[in-house]
Amino acid sequence: MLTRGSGSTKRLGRPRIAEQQEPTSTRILKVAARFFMENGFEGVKVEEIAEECEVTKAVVYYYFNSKADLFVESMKSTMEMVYNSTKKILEGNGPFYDRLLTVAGSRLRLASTLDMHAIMRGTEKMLTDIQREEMEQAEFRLYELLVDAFKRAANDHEINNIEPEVGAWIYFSSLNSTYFALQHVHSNPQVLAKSLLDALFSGIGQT
Amino acid sequence: MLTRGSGSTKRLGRPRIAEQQEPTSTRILKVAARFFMENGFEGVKVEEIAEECEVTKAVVYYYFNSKADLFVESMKSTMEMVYNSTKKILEGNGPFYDRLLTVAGSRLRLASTLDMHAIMRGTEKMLTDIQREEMEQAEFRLYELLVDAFKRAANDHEINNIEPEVGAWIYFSSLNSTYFALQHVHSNPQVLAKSLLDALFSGIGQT
Amino acid sequence: MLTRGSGSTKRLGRPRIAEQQEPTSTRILKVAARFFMENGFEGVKVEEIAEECEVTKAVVYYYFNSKADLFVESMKSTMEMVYNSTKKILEGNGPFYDRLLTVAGSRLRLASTLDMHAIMRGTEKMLTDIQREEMEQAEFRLYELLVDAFKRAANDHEINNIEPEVGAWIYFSSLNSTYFALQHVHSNPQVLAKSLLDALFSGIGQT
Amino acid sequence: MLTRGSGSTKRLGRPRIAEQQEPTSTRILKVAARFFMENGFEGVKVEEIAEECEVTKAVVYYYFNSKADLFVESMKSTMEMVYNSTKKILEGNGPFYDRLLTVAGSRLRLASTLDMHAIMRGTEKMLTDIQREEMEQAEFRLYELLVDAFKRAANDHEINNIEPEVGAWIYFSSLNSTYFALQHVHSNPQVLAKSLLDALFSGIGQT
DNA sequence: GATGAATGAGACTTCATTCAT
DNA sequence: TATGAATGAAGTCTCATTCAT
Repeated sequence: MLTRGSGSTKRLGRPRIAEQQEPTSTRILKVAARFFMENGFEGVKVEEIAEECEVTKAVVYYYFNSKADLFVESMKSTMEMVYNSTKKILEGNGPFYDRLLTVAGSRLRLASTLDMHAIMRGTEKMLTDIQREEMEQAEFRLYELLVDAFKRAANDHEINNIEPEVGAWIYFSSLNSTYFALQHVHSNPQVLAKSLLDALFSGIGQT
Repeated sequence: MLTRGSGSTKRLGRPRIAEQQEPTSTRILKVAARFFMENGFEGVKVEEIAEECEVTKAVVYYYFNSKADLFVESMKSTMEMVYNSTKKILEGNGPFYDRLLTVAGSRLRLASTLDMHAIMRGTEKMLTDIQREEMEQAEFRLYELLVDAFKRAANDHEINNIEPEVGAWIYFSSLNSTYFALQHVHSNPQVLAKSLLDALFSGIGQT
Repeated sequence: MLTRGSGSTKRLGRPRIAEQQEPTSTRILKVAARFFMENGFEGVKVEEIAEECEVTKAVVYYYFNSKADLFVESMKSTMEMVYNSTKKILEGNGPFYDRLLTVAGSRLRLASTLDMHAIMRGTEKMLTDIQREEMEQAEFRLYELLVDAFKRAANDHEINNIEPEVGAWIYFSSLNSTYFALQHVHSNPQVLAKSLLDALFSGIGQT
Repeated sequence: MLTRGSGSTKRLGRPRIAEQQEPTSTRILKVAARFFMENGFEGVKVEEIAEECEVTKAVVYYYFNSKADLFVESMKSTMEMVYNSTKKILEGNGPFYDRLLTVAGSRLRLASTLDMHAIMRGTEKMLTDIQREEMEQAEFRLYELLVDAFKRAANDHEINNIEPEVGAWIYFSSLNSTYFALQHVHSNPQVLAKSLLDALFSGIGQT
């Protein structure tokens, strides 16, 4: 086996092929998340995931008990990542407007929805109640993060005293229709994010 | 109540007409639309649709060439209906706010998404390019209706000069996440619709 | 109803539409025979036959009890016709060569096989033993007609004393591969028939 | 004897290898060819082939994309084999008569037709144009082999100067009506083959 | 005579899942 | 770890057949 340098110190620059390979299970998880977000649970075949990872189906089952498991794990870990990065941004400094803009920008770059209800279409019979609950919970936590941020912003008089749940919902659902907006509103994510924020902040009513 | 097959000896052929009011094909179309909107293409079995219509699978195929066809037809006719009713409301008199409120109210009462991109998840291989195009077109026409309404409202100084495409998008996508909002924001459609409109008109920014 | 001239005397020239229509059952029989000969039992749908006759499937079942019945009837009547016309020709005067040539010419113009074994492929479970027997019998009678003619010709010293069964078989099977021969040997039926007869009579061996 | 599932608890997955000699895919190919030649495309169910191979339907689809594919593959490989063995015999030494006799003998022992046009009855809608073309081509190549042999034999003065295409056709079509001839002419393949050759060489005409 | 609407059995095909190696 | 070969359940679709009108 080709090991060079036995320590944990990573070389700078592009890693060699051997080193850059993440563990198979991680690769599967990432590919699965991407596929599931794009095509929903029923729209993805285990074989497709395996192929994209350049392994066989059986390998997927070596690491995950079932397609449902893989689905739940992959979506949970994705939501976790998004949750963490969103949280970090929202807790940062700077005007609320800017922070929402940053969040929007990074979400729009994903170019695939995180709408759990859409992703989970048709999983009623495949997932246990607990699994479904967990996934909806993951989505809800993300939403709550926004609600909290809106509340704090209102407290700090950064935004007016609109219902924070409603503000968060509108913002949240807009970010979930990324695909449509990039196609029909503005194809540039940055421009789109800015337009969204401006409209959201100024409102559409005559003053 | 209409119970079928009281024994195991169901005769073939056309049953006595009974009190059937609606043509079977219409019934199938409606049931299919409801199911597809709730569970997506892959999440619905033809047999389920047939069962709900109290006919056999073969009847569905008597009226529609394939599941894909039924899918397209049912969604197109649903979009058509929504389009017409939305158009009627938007072209009515009264303040723009009120008209948007009415549209929102009726859409929220549907309690299922019209988000084509979400509904069509995983249909890439089942639908022809033309079919996909048609369905996306149907969604786009609905969106354009809103954009036009926003433009006219701006012309009439009913709303400020925000980008109409952006305003329509935000409004549009909020209406498509009905399910989430009714569960987590306000369970009453009327209240929810009003909250949405208020937030949209006043904006969240400090004035 | 449009009846003109009540007797049975038929007018000369092209009959009027109404008059020229043969009874529906006859039309069905003819179309069925043509389709079955071209595509075999399983390769033909009752619906196709009905369509070609410009009636509905149910009409076919009004006249015939089942697809198998229609198959048997149509093939039997076709074989009957071919049998009769072949018999007439073979019993005529003139040299044996000429009579075989005439038979060959008329068969080649059919441009579809009468090979019962081929046509009946896959009917084991659909036809009763009696039905199958009848059909094979029909083919065999046609073959016997040839054998008899060969025997008589040998008696009359019109042909040499080859085994008549073998001569009939070769002639018979050549006529059944019409399709192939017209495509690859000679596209003109008359020429093809003559070539066949010449080869058959002279033989290929050096004398 | 290899009995499967002694109870109702058949385990999933790959069974212990046992004494399987031939690869499963080869076995399927052979069985399929036999069945298709005997019953035509529509007359054979995938399940039957699987059963005869003592595997499940799914295994057949593991090796072949569709029934049509299996059909084409199996027939092509059969034609290939027949082509090769025929070619070998025809290119051998000895009198032309003897070589044709050997070919006839081996073909008659197959006891099932190779008449592509007959086998392909009713496959118009199931096969692509290319697939149909390939199969007809396979038949044509076999025919050409005969034509060439007839031509060479004529050159070598082994046969008279009859049209080689016609001679090949007659010989070819006789070999394709094996089933009929064994039943009605001579039940012994060797005898039948000899009769065919004799009639073919001497011709039926008076000299 | 003729038809439209319906049925049921069965065919083809897909796919998650398993297991010997 | 990894895989190729296999399974069974289920889903889509077809088609001969029936029957009230």
